[in-house]
Amino acid sequence: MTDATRERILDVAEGLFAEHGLVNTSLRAITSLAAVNLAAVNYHFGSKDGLIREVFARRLVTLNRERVRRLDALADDAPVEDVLGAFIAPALELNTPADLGGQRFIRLLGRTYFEAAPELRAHIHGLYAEVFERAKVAFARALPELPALELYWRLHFMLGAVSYTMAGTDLMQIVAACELATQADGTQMTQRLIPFLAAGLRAPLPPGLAQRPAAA
Amino acid sequence: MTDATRERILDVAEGLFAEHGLVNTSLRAITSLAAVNLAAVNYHFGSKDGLIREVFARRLVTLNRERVRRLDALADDAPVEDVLGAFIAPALELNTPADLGGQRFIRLLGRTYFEAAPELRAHIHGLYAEVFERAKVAFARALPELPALELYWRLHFMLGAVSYTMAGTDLMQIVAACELATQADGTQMTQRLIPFLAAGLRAPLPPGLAQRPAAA
DNA sequence: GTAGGATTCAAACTAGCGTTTCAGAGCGCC
DNA sequence: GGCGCTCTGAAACGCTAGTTTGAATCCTAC
Repeated sequence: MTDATRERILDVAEGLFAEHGLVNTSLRAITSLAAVNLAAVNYHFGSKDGLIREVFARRLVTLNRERVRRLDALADDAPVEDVLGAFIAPALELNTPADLGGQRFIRLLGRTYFEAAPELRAHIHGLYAEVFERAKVAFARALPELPALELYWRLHFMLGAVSYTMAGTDLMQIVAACELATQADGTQMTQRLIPFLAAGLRAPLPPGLAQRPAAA
Repeated sequence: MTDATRERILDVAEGLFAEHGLVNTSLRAITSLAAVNLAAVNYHFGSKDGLIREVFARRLVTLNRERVRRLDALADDAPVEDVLGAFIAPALELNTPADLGGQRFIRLLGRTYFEAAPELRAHIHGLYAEVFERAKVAFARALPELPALELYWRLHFMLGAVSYTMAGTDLMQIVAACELATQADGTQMTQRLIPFLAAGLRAPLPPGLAQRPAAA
């Protein structure tokens, strides 16, 4: 048997973490909602940090494996749109009404980019290292005319837009008088993000800055 | 006398909040670093929440007044770049080596977009309402061909990129093998952000989505 | 059927948090 | 000088957090 208690704790924790944040979610809230004993967390995961790491690892490993697969499948002359798709789509497509768990996890992932404790950050970084390495190469190949420094910053901006979208933090609700925010699902979001980001990545170089030439 | 204790608490709190987040910063850490008594916070600000609100209000009021000023000064046919400049520059330009306080505040501001407790969120929203109202109008005027729904999402993406940049969360440090991240100052950041975001906002419409026509 | 490891349980422990209390120090003013 | 007010100080309160404990229970293997 696959230890129902473990799974129930992970599911509930994922949801509460996504909704209230990591530090604002107590083990007592998790265990009482999961209808398990308080001590079960420390028994199965060692500590709260252990639980958090497991919540991330459980989904992130398969998610990033899929990203690497799609990045590796790209043609040598793939346009930026395709590189963006390989990087973004696997994450956002978890956000479907069908998969409530995946939906919550995406929110959690977006939030954690920012909330992040120093050591948890390191753990997640480890899970991301391979994906980023491949993505960096793919973007550089798709944007050969862009100086390295400029590429660095533009990928930075891209990550911001993606993370923010995943976090679902609707600061925008003030802006939108109407109720436009019908929480579009992941594939719609991807279809909107890619043209926006591709255009940004391909934008003309900023005029004012002295461009350091790419390493000879 | 301008109450040195109050100011010292605000300065130290701003720095610690920016570095460790709101919930992970205790009043004891603040007061001991500021070399004031623990009770001083509750005396001067009523509560920790009161302190947090004051930390934000102190800088945000003047910052957003400046944004409104610049937005109002725009010509009717101002290009997106200028609208972006009016919205982004006042914030990022606080991030100069000269003003350490402003620099920390910008990081704090970026983080808080995400960390945000429900009620604090409301307070900050209140401080932002006017700026967003003006910005929304200005962007709509600069991008007349964009459907309302599409504009909504693109402004959402824009906010993500800006917030992430302000937060200084360098998930990217994995990507950049070299030490490119020489923490460019605010004006450089603005010069890089504007071409990227302007191109994104002006991007062709996503093909797959059935565009809801703008309200007749 | 029973021994023994794996799991659950209620309860307590320690630590840190925000907050409160109340005594007293500093100081201007009639 | 003494009243009144603002502010500071040390200590404690109540609460919640993560963690630990040791007995009770379940379940499998012989």
